Amino acid sequence: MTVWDRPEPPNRPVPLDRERIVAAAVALADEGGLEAVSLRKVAARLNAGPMRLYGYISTKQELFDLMVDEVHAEILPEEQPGDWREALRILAHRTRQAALRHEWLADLLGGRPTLGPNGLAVTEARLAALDGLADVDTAMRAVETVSAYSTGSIRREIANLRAERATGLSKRDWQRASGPHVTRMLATGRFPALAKAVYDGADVDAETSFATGLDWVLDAVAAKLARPSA
Amino acid sequence: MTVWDRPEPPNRPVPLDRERIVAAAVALADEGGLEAVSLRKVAARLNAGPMRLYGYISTKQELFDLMVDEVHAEILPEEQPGDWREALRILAHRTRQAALRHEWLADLLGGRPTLGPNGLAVTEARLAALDGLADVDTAMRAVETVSAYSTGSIRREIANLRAERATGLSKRDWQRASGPHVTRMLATGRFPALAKAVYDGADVDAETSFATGLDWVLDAVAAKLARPSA
DNA sequence: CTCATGCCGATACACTGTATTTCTCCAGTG
DNA sequence: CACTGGAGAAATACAGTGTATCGGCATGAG
Repeated sequence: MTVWDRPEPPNRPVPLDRERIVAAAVALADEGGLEAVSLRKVAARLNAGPMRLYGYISTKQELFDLMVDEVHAEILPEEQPGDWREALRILAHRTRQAALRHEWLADLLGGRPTLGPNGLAVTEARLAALDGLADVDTAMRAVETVSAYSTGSIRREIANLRAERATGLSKRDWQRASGPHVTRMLATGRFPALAKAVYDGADVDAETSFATGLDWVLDAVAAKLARPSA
Repeated sequence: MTVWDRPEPPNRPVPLDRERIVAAAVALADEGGLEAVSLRKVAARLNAGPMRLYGYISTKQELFDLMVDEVHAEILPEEQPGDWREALRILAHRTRQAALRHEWLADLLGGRPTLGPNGLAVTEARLAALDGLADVDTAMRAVETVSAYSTGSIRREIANLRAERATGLSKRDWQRASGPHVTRMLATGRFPALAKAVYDGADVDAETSFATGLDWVLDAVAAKLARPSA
């Protein structure tokens, strides 16, 4: 009996696990944004049928949750510096950098509570930075405030980045000359303060803008740490 | 020739405009969240075919943009108080209240630049509050920082609210006892600071949490206004 | 009255998330 | 070794999506 008489052995299904699934989804999102992530495409990338994924997740939202947690692993620094301020600053900047690597993160940031292991670890790191420097309530408020600023700022940065990319113009040029709508609106005179800001304001790059606002918020936290109950 | 011999006059198509379209979309979103908004359903609510909408918008994203701008009209207060701090505080709180009325706003906040007339008016109001109190760059930074905090904080609040609603539990109970996953994670001892915060922390209501963080950020702004270039 | 034009609705398409049904292979059992 | 459950993967199915295209009809101008 020759080889050709025998049928090929059946293709055993590719072994799967959440790690592989999430990696495929992240890759797709990195390439084409969140909307490029469909269960069919994720499965296809793994040589599996779409329905197989439902053994590992029970809804597409859960896949997104896993993706977010996966990226949070990149955010955690190897070691924490002793200085609370430096620790919080680094965590915020690493979050921003992660969002620049994975722009879709901006769409998900703050959208759901982050309860995955890595997400919890990041929260832990934030809280740990303030350990012993304030009562728990103050620490909680500080962490929430810094986090809120970070996600809000990152979302705006990515939103602007996409807008600029869509028009192919730099932020300044876009506002000043080529954004016909904005120009027309400013010309109405109904937005004097805004017009002044657009025309007279220096255009700072996004990173320093993020850093400056962050420093302000950290200043506020520092002030509260000095007087724990305020 | 009797009435019955004559056919009914053809139903003239319902007159449409963006206002009506946006109102229908907002109503749909208020009832069932953003995902309940489909062009077909919006059109159906207006007794029109889905394709009619493309005369007024050219993409679904644009409909979302219009919805966001519509809500920004609710955010603008009738009159601005003289105090810059009160003005910024009120704007932030009104944004939050709008998001509580229209929870879907949280999904959109910060997602795209707000270039509609009402969105620009809100930005104008924020900038105007600081007019004369700082150079344009400082004012810009201040407005951006406060806005970033607001959107980040609002998003988190709505996210938590939905999570609580999904489990039917209060935030405290959810974290403490019934969130088996969180409880188990905290029990591992890998998140000591977080565990302490969850177990020893007072649970403040969302509004005061928002207000407190906002005050901190405003404190930081106040400090920079004192010394314009810092 | 006729004709052209613009707009509206119907149809079509490619795709989505997910429920359900069908099939195929393997582990146990007699 | 033959057979039979049962598990788990695959195929199919369904209701819905955003949007491109097409066909016809009502209304304006001449």
